[in-house]
Amino acid sequence: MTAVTRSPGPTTSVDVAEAVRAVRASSRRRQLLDAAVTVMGRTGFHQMSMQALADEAQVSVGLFYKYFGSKEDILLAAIVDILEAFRDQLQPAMDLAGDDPVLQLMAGFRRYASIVDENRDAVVLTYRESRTLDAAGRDRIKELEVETSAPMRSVITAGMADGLMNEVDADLVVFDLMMLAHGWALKHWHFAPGYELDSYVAAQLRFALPTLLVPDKLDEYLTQI
Amino acid sequence: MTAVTRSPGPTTSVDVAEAVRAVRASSRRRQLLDAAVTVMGRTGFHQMSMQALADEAQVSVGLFYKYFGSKEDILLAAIVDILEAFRDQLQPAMDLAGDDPVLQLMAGFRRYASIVDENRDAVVLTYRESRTLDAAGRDRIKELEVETSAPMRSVITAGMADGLMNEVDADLVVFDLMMLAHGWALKHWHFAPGYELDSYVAAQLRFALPTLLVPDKLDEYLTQI
DNA sequence: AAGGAGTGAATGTACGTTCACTCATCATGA
DNA sequence: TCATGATGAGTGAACGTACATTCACTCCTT
Repeated sequence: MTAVTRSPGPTTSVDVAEAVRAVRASSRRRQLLDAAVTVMGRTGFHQMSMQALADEAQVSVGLFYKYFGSKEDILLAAIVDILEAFRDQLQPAMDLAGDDPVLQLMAGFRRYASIVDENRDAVVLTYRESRTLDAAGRDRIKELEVETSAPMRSVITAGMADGLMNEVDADLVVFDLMMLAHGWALKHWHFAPGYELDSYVAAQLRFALPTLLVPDKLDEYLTQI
Repeated sequence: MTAVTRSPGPTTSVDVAEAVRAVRASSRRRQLLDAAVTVMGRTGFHQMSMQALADEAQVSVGLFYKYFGSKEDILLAAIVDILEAFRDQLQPAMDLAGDDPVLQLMAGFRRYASIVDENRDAVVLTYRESRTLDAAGRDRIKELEVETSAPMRSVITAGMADGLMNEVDADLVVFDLMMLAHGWALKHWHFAPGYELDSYVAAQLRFALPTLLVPDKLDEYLTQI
């Protein structure tokens, strides 16, 4: 803001102090959330006592209540946090892939899967604990999931318009792709021995692309996986 | 057993009484399990109090402890129950489809999805509450899931050997198919407005088959969906 | 010395589990 | 045919515990 200058007046120094406080607060919040995701990944939301949570974060129980209204608030925040990561990181990653809808879709799926990989506990959490939330929280989650699906859906629509892709149900395909990416977290116990993230992504792309691409374009893209 | 005759001796009548008791017990057990799945579908395992469970089943709290060792036992029983349904019903349904591996696979997927449909609450339960169980329970579940996947995997292997299907990673494809079927329960809030079970199954088969089938056989089977 | 970050023992409550009890059923002997 | 006693299914109030939440307090930082 222009109010921040080299010779701080009284108003400005209040702003700065407040900004510093806000930064500190939000990094604390992040720390507490990370601890929560870790413990919930280990034991589940209901099994997690506030004491265990405090121990993991190396703070006191009471501090959590300065940052979150209740235990359930922590859960909602953790879930919303991961879903916002999907929503916010997908479009940029796809933009980097250029103009080709197929390459954009591949980049989107790859990025989506790598976010899953980096947040396996949190992804599993969204499946495990959604129903624990109240109706408002659940609606929030559904809304975020639909928002997240938008970039991939529109790129499929574009691909069909360009004659690169077959006529498919774009909405179904996108949700399928998201579920297959979630599978990396949900069925990690099954896939992890045989796959790395990269090879999992490649295998799923080889699974999904033949349906999507018109026959004479297929090989061209399959070789790029 | 040959001991059961028209002129019941003492031993026989004991057997009969015991058999009657066993039948009654197992139907009670089923009733209690059904009530449990209903309540857990509504509120989740942890939110479900034993009192709420007893109310739903219209019995007393104490009775549950005659049939299950603990609350967690009920959860395990409910999950194992649905997974055994998958395991036991899949192969017979596929056998009915004749010798063609592709038709067998289609029949298997269709049956799998319809079991999902009939047990949506229970399927969601397997995702939500698996981690609630102890290690032994979780291992039991993983084992059942792998067993369930066997018939579809072997039919894909057969299809590849017959030259009907492309060379694919059979294990990955089967788990994908199972996840997509689970999607009918997990993402029912999203799909139910636009799909019936039948159209969902048809759409997913149209999604999966192009990858699986060799090009010159594809149309032949797609028209049969 | 003021303000806010951080603490953790105390509180109230919700709930899983138990167990002493009731009641229905039914084989047996009179 | 009827009384009798044994068996075990079914009950639900009472118990103990675990744990989310609070709040009066301390201790830095500026």
